[in-house]
Amino acid sequence: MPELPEVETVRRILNKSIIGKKILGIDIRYDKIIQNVSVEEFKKSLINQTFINVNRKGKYLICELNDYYLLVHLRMEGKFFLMHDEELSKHDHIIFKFEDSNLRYNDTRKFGTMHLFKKDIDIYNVYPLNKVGLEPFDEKFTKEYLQEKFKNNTRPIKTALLDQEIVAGLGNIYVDEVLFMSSIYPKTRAKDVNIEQLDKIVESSRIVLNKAINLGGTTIRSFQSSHDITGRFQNELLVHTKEICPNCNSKIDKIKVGGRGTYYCPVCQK
DNA sequence: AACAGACCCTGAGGGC
DNA sequence: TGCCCTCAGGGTCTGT
Repeated sequence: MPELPEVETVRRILNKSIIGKKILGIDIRYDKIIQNVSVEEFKKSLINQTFINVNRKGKYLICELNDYYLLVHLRMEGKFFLMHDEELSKHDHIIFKFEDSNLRYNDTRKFGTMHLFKKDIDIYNVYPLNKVGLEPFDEKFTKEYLQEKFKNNTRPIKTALLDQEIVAGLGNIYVDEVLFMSSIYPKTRAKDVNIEQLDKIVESSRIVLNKAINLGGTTIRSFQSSHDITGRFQNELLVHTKEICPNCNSKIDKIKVGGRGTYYCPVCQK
């Protein structure tokens, strides 16, 4: 499940492998991935466009081409593979054909999305990127920022931290890790989290995400001409999917918060 | 306005 | 062996 570190890993790999490649043809085998334009317009626009750069905001990949931006959200299981003549998988939904290879968007659960925009608009000011809040690495992401956002927020802190309009890039796994490192009970109302704890959230978010990026994400099969890249961060998880607390050896509890499976230590996280 | 729940979709895993 | 059921999950949409 791609979160910010996984998306960043995919971004870096894409930047090494598809820059300068020109799209000569596109096959679309599942239409619903394409969001804001018709399938015909999507194809017509992107043919003969060359990939110039791949950027990222939160969990969105921003592919820059000559005249367009292509936004990709991988959601749960979206992946890219750079391939040659290999047989297509039933989960390859969109194929960008280059002269000597092809880039396949593969997505088992079909939750991923693509948006296409002409370059003459400010994509950061239109949907969906205008709904993406600060990343934990942003210098404006501070305890004061969270205090302002949470002051009237009665939702559980876990749910509030998963809100991409407030914090961009944290998903279910990393929020559990952040709350564990900050010693905060996931169901605490966001407005009741004190300023010292908010400071810990800011600090922990940066530590967890940086570490995960450096290890190539959690477990992502994403890329590179049929080779899988397996992130190593899953070996570093402290609480998510764990049974015993690494701090106090208590049994880790699994509960539901806002409909999401949530792991926490009932002794360390009050 | 703010929040809860349904929904999208498939494969994995449990029960029988 | 195989069928049926339930569940997971990010983000959006709908309903309260």
